[in-house]
Amino acid sequence: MDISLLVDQLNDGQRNAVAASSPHQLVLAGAGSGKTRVLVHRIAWLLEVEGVSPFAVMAVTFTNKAAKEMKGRLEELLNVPANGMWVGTFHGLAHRFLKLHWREAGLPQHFQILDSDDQLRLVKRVMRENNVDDSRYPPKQIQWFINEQKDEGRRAAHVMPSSDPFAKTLREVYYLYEQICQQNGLVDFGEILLRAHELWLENPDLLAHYQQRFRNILVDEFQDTNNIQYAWIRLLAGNKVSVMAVGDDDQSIYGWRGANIGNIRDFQQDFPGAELIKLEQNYRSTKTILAAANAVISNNSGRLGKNLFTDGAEGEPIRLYSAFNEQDEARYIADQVDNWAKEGNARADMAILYRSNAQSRTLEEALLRAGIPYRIYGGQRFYERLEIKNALAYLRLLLNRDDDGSVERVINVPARAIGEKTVDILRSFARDQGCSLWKSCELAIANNALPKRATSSVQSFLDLVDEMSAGIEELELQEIVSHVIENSGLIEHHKKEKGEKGQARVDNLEELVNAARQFDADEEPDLAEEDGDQPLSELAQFLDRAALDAGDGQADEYEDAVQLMTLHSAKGLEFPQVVLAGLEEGLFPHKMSMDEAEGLEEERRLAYVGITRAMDQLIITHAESRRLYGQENFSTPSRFIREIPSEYISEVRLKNTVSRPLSARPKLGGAITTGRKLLDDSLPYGLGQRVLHAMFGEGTVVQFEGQGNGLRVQVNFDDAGSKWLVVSFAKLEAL
DNA sequence: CCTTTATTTTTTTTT
DNA sequence: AAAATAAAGG
Repeated sequence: MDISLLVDQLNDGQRNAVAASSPHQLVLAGAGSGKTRVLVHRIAWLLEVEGVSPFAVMAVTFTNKAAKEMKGRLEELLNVPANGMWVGTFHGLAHRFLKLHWREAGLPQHFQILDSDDQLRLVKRVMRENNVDDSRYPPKQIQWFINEQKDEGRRAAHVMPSSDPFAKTLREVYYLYEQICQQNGLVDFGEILLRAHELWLENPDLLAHYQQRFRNILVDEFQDTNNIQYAWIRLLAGNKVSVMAVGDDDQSIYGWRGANIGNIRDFQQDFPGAELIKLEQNYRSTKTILAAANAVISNNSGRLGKNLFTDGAEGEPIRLYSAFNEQDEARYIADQVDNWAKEGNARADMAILYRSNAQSRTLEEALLRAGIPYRIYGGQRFYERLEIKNALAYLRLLLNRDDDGSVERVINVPARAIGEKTVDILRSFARDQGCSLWKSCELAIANNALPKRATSSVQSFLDLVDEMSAGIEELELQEIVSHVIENSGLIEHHKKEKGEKGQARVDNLEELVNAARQFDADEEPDLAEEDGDQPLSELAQFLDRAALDAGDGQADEYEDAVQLMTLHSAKGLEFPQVVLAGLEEGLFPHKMSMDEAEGLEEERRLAYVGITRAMDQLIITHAESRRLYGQENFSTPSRFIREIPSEYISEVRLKNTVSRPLSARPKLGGAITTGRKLLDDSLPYGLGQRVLHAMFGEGTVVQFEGQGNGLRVQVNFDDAGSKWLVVSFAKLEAL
């Protein structure tokens, strides 16, 4: 390959990174500065110029999307398949190591991956079996706690013992959960990383082997690494492997998942000789868009400091539309998509981004009404759907009857008269005998431990699974899947469901057959062989991937459709035209994060990510009233709008065809003379109204929620900070 | 034991 | 408002 091809069209910073000869590199890459390009070219450089073997390079990304993109671009550049290369997500790669070295990791060869739904179920089960009150200890919170600990690399034994009964329970449940997982060979997302880390720690020879093997490690989205991920990389790198970390502190948006921006700061200390390279030229957005993004992010403190600039055009001003409610907002956005397509653009070049998945429904409805094709990423994931998980559970049972989770899941789906009571008996039987649920079914029948009716039901379940598994070795993967969804009765079961829901589920099941057909086992390098184990069956590999992959690359990828997604999943992508919807205080920045400075700054980085997705045109919308959780809420425009200098914004005038009800217009600063609903409830305060509270002193009303006796207002007190108050209790005095 | 109906809870972002 | 859960009815 011609070396000039690799570096010719790069700017100085990019070239420095691609051709770096320093021991390690920390690349601070601003949004749109050609980060992926640098990574891909760097790998090509290593292979083609430095003669590094493709198997001595490891590239880690965060999302499957990013990994896929990187593989694709590598193949394009190098003209060779990137299959066997170590390119993948942290979870994907760690899983690969665990599969290879399951013995050293202390796992059964066919360990199961739990997704968060499975994990929650298991937590609930552990709590039930140990009589932990789930009203005092919400299972979700315990799950959250466990994941938090794992992200920090702590096992239950490492959690500081505490005299606080609450903390004590958390620790105990974590411990019990750990035990169950170990006994049954279950591994959750956090465990994958934690185990992979321990794999290095406890097997120095193995670690040495890999440190020898790998010459270069590249980490994408470095600002989003959590402590366990960083520790894992550091361990693997040792003092032999060269590491290139690429990231942008302004785009760190996964703090809630344990991501630690501090890792960027520590990198230069932890990797001596690390060269700092900044990529500050943006090739993506217009001057206007970039200026807006810079203005917003400049409100954050403690940034590493970067100065993004562009040689691009000035571009159109940012359009701002104030809708009176979320319906109006959605309608406006649908119109915009329509116009965009009518101007001859591809709809796929336009994206609608929002803060929370719940917002997608209204948008979807409006697009549907307007007959505009759309594609939603995220939200309910394909492989997490109920019907799909049921089908997967049957498939798992074909391979392993002792998979208790799967037995529990489908023993009575479709309904075959095995109720909670019967399952309880089976469970206690299994516990007494120390065997799996499947075996306890057999034993219970043999010993006549069940009522007559239940016996025949359980027998028919056992027979069904046995029948389905007969002769599957002869079948292709998709034939097995289709065989199972037909014969398990799942199709019939969901067809009976009323409404469109049933049909949608049947469609999804059929889509699963499709996914199986497209599943290319060659893409998953066969790991077992290296270790002399039985190679994994195609089905086993398919099931493993279902757990790690969201499966959002499925349906209608080829239709020209607008892209809908959350801001989080938009990271790393770019679109000529971008709509940021729902920029309202309380929604974005989200209510849950806006009371603390740290949370608010992360929200702001999220806004920065959103703005910088746009190449040519950015549209921002907000609604003055929005139905959320069944209640009408009024809110003020997001502070992030105000942080954009007004010279970059042009407010869209309302079309006079849309008659907006006067009733829904609370005005900033005025006493409340608006809002019929509010008047009826005789609300004495308006947005911006100064009020006096007996305890907290003076403050300003900034937001409403609810109505009647449940009406609450958010008041920013001059001294006491921001509080939500229930109007009927708070005795606020208007000033 | 299954299905229907009433009640309660949940409302951020994801590998 | 929708989903999950609990309780009642068949």
